[in-house]
Amino acid sequence: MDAGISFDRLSLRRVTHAAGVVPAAFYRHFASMDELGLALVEESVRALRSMLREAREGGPEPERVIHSSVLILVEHVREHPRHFAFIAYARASGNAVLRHAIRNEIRLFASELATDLARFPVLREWTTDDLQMLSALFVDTMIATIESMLEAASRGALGDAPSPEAGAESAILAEKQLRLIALAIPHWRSKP
Amino acid sequence: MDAGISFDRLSLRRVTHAAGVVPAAFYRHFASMDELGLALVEESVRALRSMLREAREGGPEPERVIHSSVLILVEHVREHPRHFAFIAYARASGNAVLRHAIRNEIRLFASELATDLARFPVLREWTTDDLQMLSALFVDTMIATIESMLEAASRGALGDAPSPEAGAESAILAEKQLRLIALAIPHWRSKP
DNA sequence: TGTACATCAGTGAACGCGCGTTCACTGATGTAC
DNA sequence: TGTACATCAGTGAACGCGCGTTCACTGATGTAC
Repeated sequence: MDAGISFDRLSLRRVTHAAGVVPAAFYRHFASMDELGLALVEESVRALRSMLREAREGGPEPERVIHSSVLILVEHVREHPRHFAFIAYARASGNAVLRHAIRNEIRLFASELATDLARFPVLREWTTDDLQMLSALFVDTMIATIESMLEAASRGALGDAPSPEAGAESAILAEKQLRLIALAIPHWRSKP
Repeated sequence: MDAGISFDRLSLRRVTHAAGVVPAAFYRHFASMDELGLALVEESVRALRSMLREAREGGPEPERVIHSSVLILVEHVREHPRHFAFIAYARASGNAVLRHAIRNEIRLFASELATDLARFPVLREWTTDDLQMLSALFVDTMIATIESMLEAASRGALGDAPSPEAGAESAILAEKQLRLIALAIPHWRSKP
C-alpha cells in the first residue's frame, strides 16, 4: 500500500504496464525516460511556479501573500501527489539530467521570488545577495513543506485518496514558518 | 567524473567491487543492504547530532551557537561527502526502511533542538508547538545547506578532492539564514 | 612442540528478476485520386 | 463510391545488463589438548 504513493522510481516498464501497453510502445510517445521525466517536471513545476507568481501580484500585504502562496502550494501538491513524489525522488536520484533540470527549475523560481521581493518597500535597501539569501530561505521552507506532505501521504497511504486533511498540518506549519521569517525582515541590517 | 561523488545508489555489487572482494563476501559483514545503509546512517548522523548538541552547550549567545553549529555541520559533511551523498539519496529513495530511519534521525534531532531552544530566555514563553515549528525551520535550513554542499561538490567533481572552499559559500549562506531567523524570535507572539 | 579441530573471511559459479532498448510485424485510421 | 497508399500506435519476442541472493567450497588463523 505504501509504494502506491510514496517516492517513486518510475521505470519504463512500470509506466507502460500502468498504461496497459507493451514496453516497446513507450517509444511512440517519448524518445527516452529522461524525456518523460522532463515533461513531468515541466508540467508540474512550471504550473506551480506561475500560480505562485500570480499570488504575489495580488497585493503588498505580506501576510496575505504568504497565506495564499501556502494555500496554492498545498493544493497543487495534493492534486498531483504522484508527480511531486516523482520529482522529490528525482531531485536526489542518480540521474544527472533530471536532477539538474529540477535544480534549475528551483533556482529559477528562487530568482523570480527575489525579483518580486525587491519590490516590497521594507526590502528596497537590501543587497542583491541578501535578497537571494532570503528567497532561498523561503524556497527551502516550501520544499520542506512539500516533502513533509508527501511523507504524510505515504504514511497514511489509503491508496491514492486525495485526503483533504493530509496537507492541513503541513500548511499551518509552513505558514507559521514563513510568517516568522517575514517578521525578521525589518530587523536585518544588510551589509554590503 | 560526476558519478564519483554525487547522490549515490550504493549497490551491493558496487560496494563489494570497491572493497576488492567478491559479491557474496558481503554477507560475511552485513545481513542485507538495509543493514549496511542503517549502519552508515547511524555512523554519520548520530556523530553529527552529538557534535551539534555539544555546540549548543557552549553558551547562551545565539550568534556564537549559530556560527559554531554551521562550522561543525560544514566540516562534518566535507569530511564524509560520500556518506551524506548516500543519505541524501536514501532520504528520498524507494527504500522504506532506510527512508524512515533517516526521517527518524532528523525528527529526533529536531526534538533535541527544540528542548535546547526552550532553555533560551527569549523562548521561555513559547508554546511547545511553536518551539517545534522553530526547530523544524532551523533543521530544514541545515538540510538544505547539506544538499547545496553536495550539489556544489558534484558539480566541481575533481574526483574525491575534499576541496576546502567547497562548503564556504554554503556556510556563509546558512549562517546568514539562521541569524535572520533568530532575529525574528523576539517579535513572534506565541498564541496558544 | 605437535596434532586435531573450529572459526570465519573470502571464492566462484549459478539462479531468477526487472530493467531499457531493438526489431520486424500488424492493423486500424485517414488521405489522394 | 471505390481503390491504393501513408501514417502511426501498439505488438511480441528477444537482447544484454546489473542487480541481490544461494551454495558448496577453500584456505588461513586461532585454540585445545
